Amino acid sequence: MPIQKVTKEEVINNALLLFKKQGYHRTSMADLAAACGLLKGSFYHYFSGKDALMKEVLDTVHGYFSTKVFPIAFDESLTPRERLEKLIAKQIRVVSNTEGGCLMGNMALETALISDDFIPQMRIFFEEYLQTLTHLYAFQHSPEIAQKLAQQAVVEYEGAWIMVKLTNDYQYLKDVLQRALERFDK
Amino acid sequence: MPIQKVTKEEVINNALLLFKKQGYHRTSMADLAAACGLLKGSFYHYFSGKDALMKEVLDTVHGYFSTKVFPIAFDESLTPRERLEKLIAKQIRVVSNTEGGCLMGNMALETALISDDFIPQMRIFFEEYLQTLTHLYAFQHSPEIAQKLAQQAVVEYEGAWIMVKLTNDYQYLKDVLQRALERFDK
DNA sequence: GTCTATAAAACGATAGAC
DNA sequence: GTCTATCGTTTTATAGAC
Repeated sequence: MPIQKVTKEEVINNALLLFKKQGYHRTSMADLAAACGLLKGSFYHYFSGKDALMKEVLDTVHGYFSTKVFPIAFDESLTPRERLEKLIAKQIRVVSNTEGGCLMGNMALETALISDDFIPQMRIFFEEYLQTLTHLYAFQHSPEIAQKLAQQAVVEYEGAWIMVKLTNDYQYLKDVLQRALERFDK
Repeated sequence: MPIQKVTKEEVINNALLLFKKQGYHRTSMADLAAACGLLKGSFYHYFSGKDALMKEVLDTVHGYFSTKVFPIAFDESLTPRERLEKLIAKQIRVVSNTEGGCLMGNMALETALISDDFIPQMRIFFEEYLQTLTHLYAFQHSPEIAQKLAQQAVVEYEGAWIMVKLTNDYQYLKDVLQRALERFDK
């Protein structure tokens, strides 16, 4: 076996960083390959194309949230309110850890109207996210109100990233967390 | 004297539609020219380049809001609450009138981290927007609370567009308007 | 020799600019 | 329309591990 410079997981991780920061259309295969120390042609040993790579990146993000973030909502060692705080705080921390904000939101805004390729994955992600928050808010509110509060939290979170990107002021995200908690207690 | 087929204003308007729907990097000069019925080359008679065109588009959007939307907040024939409702409703109606949502938000998310070219214009737009909403909320709240409520309204509005693009469900925007009004009365 | 990760080169298409 | 550069992609070649 020849020497492997990067694993597929590393490629996906590097691609995630670039796609988050630069967006999908602005990021070239050469950019992605260079971030991995490869030439762009070599990239096609791992992926059939740019769109297939993005789909694997989206799957990776989804998988992380499904295993590391959303389950917080069902951790019975915590109160529902503690779970809500831990869940949103963790999401903000994880997503803030690298540049570019929320890949799912970025991609939705960049591609939803010009390509169907990524819509199913993005829709499923946000559906699960909304269901998770609705489950928590339902401890203190009716199902209908809980759903609206979940939608409000997601909408605020995604919008806050736009303002953070523009102003470099992370206070927008801190306020989102605080308000999401205040609305839990009503 | 050659016949001028399209005015500069028409070019800017057509570019606005395309940029809103397809984004900046995905929209080519050929796309823009075709939408105006021009040859690519003719485009550089109007604009020195793609970035200069976008700057004029952003100026046009800013100009529209400065003259047609933001002044609603200072219309003394209406109550402050009526102004708030009219302002947000008008913005939603105007922006929803064509595909693609809010150009300022789209551009902030797409370009803020990879180019300084458009940041000043976008920052000024959102600053004026926040000041306008703060002015209205200040009728019923302290200046500090009013500012936070304004930020919340903007963040919700921009985030709602992400969900609308993804789900085609405009209810997200209607809820933004309703909540912005509820928070006025506290 | 066989397999495979990478390099290298080149494809057609399209980008922005003139 | 024409330019040059670069896009995403494909193909061929090389090099090292079995």
